[in-house]
Amino acid sequence: MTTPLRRDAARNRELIVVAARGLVAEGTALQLNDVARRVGVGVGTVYRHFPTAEALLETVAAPSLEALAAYGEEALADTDPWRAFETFLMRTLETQVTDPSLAPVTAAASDALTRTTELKELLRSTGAALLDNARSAGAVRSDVEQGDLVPLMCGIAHAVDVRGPAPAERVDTARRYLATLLAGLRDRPRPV
Amino acid sequence: MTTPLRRDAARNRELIVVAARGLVAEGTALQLNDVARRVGVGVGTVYRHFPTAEALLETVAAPSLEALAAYGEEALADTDPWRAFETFLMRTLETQVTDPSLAPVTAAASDALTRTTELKELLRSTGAALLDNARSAGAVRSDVEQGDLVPLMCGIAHAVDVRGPAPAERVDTARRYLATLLAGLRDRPRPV
Amino acid sequence: MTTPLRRDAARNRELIVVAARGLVAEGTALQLNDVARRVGVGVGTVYRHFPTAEALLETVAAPSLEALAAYGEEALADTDPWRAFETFLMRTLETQVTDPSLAPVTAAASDALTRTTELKELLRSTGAALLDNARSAGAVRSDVEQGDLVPLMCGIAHAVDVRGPAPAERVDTARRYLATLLAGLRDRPRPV
Amino acid sequence: MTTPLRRDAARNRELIVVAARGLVAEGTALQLNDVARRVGVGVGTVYRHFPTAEALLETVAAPSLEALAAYGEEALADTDPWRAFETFLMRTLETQVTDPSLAPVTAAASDALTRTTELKELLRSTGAALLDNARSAGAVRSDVEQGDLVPLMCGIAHAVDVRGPAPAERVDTARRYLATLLAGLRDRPRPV
DNA sequence: CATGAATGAGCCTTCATTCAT
DNA sequence: AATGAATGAAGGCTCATTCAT
Repeated sequence: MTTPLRRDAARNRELIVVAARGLVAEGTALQLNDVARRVGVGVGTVYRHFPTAEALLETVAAPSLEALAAYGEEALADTDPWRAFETFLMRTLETQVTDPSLAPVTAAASDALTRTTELKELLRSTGAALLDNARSAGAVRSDVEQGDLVPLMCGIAHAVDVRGPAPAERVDTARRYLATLLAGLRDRPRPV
Repeated sequence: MTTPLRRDAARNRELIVVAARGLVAEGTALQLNDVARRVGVGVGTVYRHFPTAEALLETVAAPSLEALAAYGEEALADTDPWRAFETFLMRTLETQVTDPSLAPVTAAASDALTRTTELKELLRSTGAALLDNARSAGAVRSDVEQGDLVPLMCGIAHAVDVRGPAPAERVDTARRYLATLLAGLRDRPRPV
Repeated sequence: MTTPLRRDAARNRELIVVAARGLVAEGTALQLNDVARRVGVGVGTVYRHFPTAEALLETVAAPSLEALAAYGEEALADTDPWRAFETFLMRTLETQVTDPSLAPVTAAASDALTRTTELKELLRSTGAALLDNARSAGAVRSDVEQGDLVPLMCGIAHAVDVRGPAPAERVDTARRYLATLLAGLRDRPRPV
Repeated sequence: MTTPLRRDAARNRELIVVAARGLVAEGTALQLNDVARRVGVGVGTVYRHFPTAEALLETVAAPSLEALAAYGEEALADTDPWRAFETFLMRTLETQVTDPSLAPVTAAASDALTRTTELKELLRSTGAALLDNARSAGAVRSDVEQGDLVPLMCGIAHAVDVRGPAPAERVDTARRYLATLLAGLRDRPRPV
């Protein structure tokens, strides 16, 4: 389909992605000129590979998205619907809280790369299916819908960001928040 | 301490805040030049009243913060600790989801105005007290701490943003999300 | 209507126009950065006064257009319709061949300044009226229409450009070409 | 002299010229990268065949120039000097108004290809001869010189461009303009 | 011969902030 | 106090040309 890249071009491309990941990790907004300087290539080279900053960012985020999608497959095969649901969300959240390129890509309304759109849609529908399964098994409150999953995950990730630095505790914090939310999702008669 | 403003200066100040509120509502990042043009005054005037965009933004957000603080007082007087806690959070969230100036101010690590810092601290401690009361009354899971309240509220507000447009449903969505979280916060024996 | 400019601003504006005129005269395409450097002001200053290169170019061309418009009034008052027509075209052409900012502005399909549009329209209709008068007086071939006047003037000006450098002879050359064209416009029985 | 091209190279060359003609027809300024993409070859290939955009453009224009040159031979053989002159100019103009590669090549002061220079010179001298013949036959005003022919043709072509779109009418418009100019060129006593 | 990735100067434009008026 | 013109660094992007593969 696509012509395989020349060796050197492929190397540059990879260097660019790596540099971009570094910049994102530093909290810098992606600037193609920065990336170029960082890698030591001309701006044009960066633009050739990634026509926009969004395209680059999505490329940076891609591995995480792919990994989540793969994990989604596994989760769908799990025989315990609640556990499947729970661990999938947990995995999603851990990734989002760990890979800073994910949040903006997930929250974006439109995508630069079609693969991104595919993956986002895949994750959305996987989550939806897992939610449905859990619900059918009678374990989920009825007032959370499929469309709420992504927002809620983004919300928790954001809560972790607001909570403050301490990168070491980010995953723990995320787990606590998710645990609380999931406890709230479990369907039980409201105590009077 | 502060000399009272000349009548016209006071009026300008107020117009500036109003215009800023309008711009924030439109989703525009606050630009002091924009504000000036909108009001019909020179940029210099805006800078005189508000040395930075943050100062202006915090001024825009102030009424909401004050209102919440006032409500916090009431809540502390409530005899039902869980209800007090619940309604305080609900109020906070409704405000945050309704007044777009609030999110950035709340999430900011440092403030431009000392009054902002005071108010944020006040709200934080009010929340903390309400949480403690609810906990003492035996109604709250132990793994949520005082320092989690603000992040969680910001998180839910962000979830509502990600959820998408439809301004009309923002409050409803926020309520649903908070209800779920609160359900998870209530301390109950985990069903086996 | 428009607030009169501050003295220094007005001076800058004028300097900018002068520099632009110089650049146009040198055959350089107008670049706002160039202009700024030339004048010794920041780019922003140029952009403040002229949002686009077109706006600046039209401002450079304006005096010539205004002068032509004024001359058009005189021509309309002339009692000899053919002479009026002839001298108006001649004046137009002399200007166009002398002021290098004119050609691009005249040929442009759309304008940046409304004043430019007004002036162009004025000149067009003046030319049209003079043509009609000459025709009514029985002196003009019928196969040249109102809409042909501007193109023909641009055409002759371009012919002068193609003819080559020698700025000194530009007006003479233009006169010769126009004279020939006008000779062709005079209505006479075609010799068999 | 020149080694004949390898079959595939020759084919590439031809494809490049065709693509370039297409781009010129679309009004795009010739960009060698565009051409390459269009043809599906590397830029390097285009550069190998045509060191500059001018060289390519002149190659695109060549057939028209050759055709005009050929027609010039015919015209020189015509027994009616005025008709010869008239039809030659008409033919030139039709071509220029029809083939968009011609105008820039004709108007250029210097050429990239020696063949272009030869052809332009040939056309110039053919025109000059036809003008002289017509003049000798007593039919042409004295104030138009040999060196004016090319500029005037370019001028009329430009007038047609300024006149506006409507590709269908370009030739008609050009004919009208040339007819008027020629009428003016015919030598006759100026009516008093 | 062909390829097309890489280059990087250079143009465009915005905007936060200052300061002369 | 108010004004708003000026600043100019900074970022965005294009494109003609070269040269390693």
